[in-house]
Amino acid sequence: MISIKFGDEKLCREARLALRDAIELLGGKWKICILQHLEFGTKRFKDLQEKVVGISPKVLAKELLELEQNLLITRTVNNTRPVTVSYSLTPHAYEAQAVYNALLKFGTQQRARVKAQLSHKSSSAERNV
Amino acid sequence: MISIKFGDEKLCREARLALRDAIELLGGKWKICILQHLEFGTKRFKDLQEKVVGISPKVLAKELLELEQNLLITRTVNNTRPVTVSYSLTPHAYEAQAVYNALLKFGTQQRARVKAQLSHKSSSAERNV
DNA sequence: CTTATTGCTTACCTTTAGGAAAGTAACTTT
DNA sequence: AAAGTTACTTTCCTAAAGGTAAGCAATAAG
Repeated sequence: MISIKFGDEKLCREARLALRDAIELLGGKWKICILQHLEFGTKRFKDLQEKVVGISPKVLAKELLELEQNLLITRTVNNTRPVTVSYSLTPHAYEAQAVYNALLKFGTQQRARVKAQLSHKSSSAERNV
Repeated sequence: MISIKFGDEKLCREARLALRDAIELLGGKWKICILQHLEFGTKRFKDLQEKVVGISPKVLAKELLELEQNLLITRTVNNTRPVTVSYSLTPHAYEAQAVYNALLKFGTQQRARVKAQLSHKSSSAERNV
């Protein structure tokens, strides 16, 4: 088990701040999802609105702005008949890839576990009828 | 760059659900922080309240309950004069370790980047005076 | 002139997260 | 009997996240 040590049980200040920053930036319902979709290549606003199922234009615009301000994506206005805007990942965004992978792995294990627990519970509930 | 493939740009349903579950369970202001503190060993409610700076007993109780229900921690009532309650990680919790590490790494890089950007901006702002 | 498309913005509202402060239950110490 | 400790719970409140619906600007096609 590899574990990062911070002296005597004390998370140093920088580490705590870094952790909070990361959670704030990538947390919430949509961020990781948006980044993941952009990983397949540049996407227009409309594309994202369709791919990221359930997101509203308002929220999408907000999330994209935050990601742009944090240098994870680039916004480009294209010279097309109805204006289109493209969003693509910056190299920095690929650093978030590890977070995505870890979350996906953890989430998958977690789902399997909870599913197993539920089926166990329902079978013991049957016995209680 | 290792990237998990989901066929033709389509996140399969299970993967999307797993991702959401993980974000819901580990997201928010306190969860990762609490797990990290428990990694140094069993802690009582009071200990956690002191170590996790700024958390209120109400929120701590809520977070601990959620973690327990998701099988990441164990709650034990001790036979002490004023009752004490111990919380410790289950083996499953160690699977969240990778998420923590990835977040910490990402957050650290992110902070460095944003810091650099700010100092650049302020120097160009000086030129605009 | 009307309608469509793209990329938003605005206004309004509901839900959720989380903070502050006080209280409670069980037990011990003084 | 009063006060302290631990582990909460309860109530009240605010701020932020997020949803719904509509509107708007620019342009083009019918």
